Amino acid sequence: MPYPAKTSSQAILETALEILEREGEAALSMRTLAEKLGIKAPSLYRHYPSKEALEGAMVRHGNTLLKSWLERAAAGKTPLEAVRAAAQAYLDFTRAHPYLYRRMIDVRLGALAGSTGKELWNSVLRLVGGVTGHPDDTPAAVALWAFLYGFAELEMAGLFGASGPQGGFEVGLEALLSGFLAGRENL
Amino acid sequence: MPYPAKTSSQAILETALEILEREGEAALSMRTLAEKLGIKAPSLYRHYPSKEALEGAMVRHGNTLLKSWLERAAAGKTPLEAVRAAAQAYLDFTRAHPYLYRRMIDVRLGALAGSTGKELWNSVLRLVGGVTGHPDDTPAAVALWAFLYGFAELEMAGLFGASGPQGGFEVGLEALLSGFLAGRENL
DNA sequence: CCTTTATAGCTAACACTGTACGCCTTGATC
DNA sequence: GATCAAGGCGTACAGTGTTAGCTATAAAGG
Repeated sequence: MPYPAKTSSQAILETALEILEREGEAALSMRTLAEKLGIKAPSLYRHYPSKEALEGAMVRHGNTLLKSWLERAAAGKTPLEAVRAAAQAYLDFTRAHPYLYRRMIDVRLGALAGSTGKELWNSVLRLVGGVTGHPDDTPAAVALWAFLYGFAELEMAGLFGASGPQGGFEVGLEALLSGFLAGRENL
Repeated sequence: MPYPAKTSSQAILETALEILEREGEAALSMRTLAEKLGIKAPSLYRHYPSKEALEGAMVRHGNTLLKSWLERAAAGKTPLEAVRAAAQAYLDFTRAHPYLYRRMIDVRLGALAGSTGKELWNSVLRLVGGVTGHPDDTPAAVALWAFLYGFAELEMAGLFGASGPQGGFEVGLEALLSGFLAGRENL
């Protein structure tokens, strides 16, 4: 490792995340990022082959972070309560990290998420499976995931306005959960 | 109206929609758009004050189009069947116009949608209200809308992969609908 | 100890982007 | 026929991601 390296892939990633979360996606350019690191923009390309690759790393970071939020929220609870807590944690995450979250769900970057996306998905599958009975209940997990995903985005888009969602989150979540339990008897 | 106008706001909007739907959002630049119209880029600013304003017009067009899809699908059906049909129409719309749809749900452009967004929302409120009984059942409409929204985006993001959603759409939709009907007796 | 080599910085530049300014041509209006 | 405004135009600016080629340095090899 020659030349006194002023930065590293890790430091670049952290600084990029910081800019994104604090000033939004429009503020994250290769030049401003480099400046904050004390280097020039082209030097970034020694660490990431493209801006898209860097964004991929940010998405991977976000995925593992969200997964940890979900699992921490669900830990030590009954299956049903675990899903409720994880759903709330999901929403909390989107509120705490709106810009990062928006990057995470960017269609363009989905392919760059690698295994972290699958791991996040497996977390959801496990949580939902605990409620429905089968461990790989894809349809139920898809339904819950879609609802959370959509609700978060509607909220961020400001669709609810000043009056708020008016309990739409609870209504939808409970409807889905009771649908998952229909026919089976868990608690 | 002086000078033989080579184009119009309407023609610009239509051409922009055409480029967007056929070549994606990356291909829609002011210069390529102008070229396709036989004019130069700065001339576009005689008709729209900014690219964002043009995108706003595209979103408004998309909103009214989607609204018409939903209402056409629901026409002449029982309330419950109307919601099912509209939900399917929503999904069909996102598949038929993926790039336009993505622009429509862009957080940044929500404020530019004007009344068309509200009208679309009122359509959904009416449809859902027909099932739940109260005409302004915001929580129920929020829940359904969130689910549709999220499902469409997950599908576009390719999350389901080759195996597809495996019935997640039907599972979620029916769970929500029976949740809406819980306590009330309609059909 | 000296030479080689790979790394991580640099400058300069390219091809884009959206957009602002000022000019000019033209058709309609008084 | 003079006036006026609309809708073109060329030029230019600041910004973007990115590439090519150069250079300084620290580590590795003989």
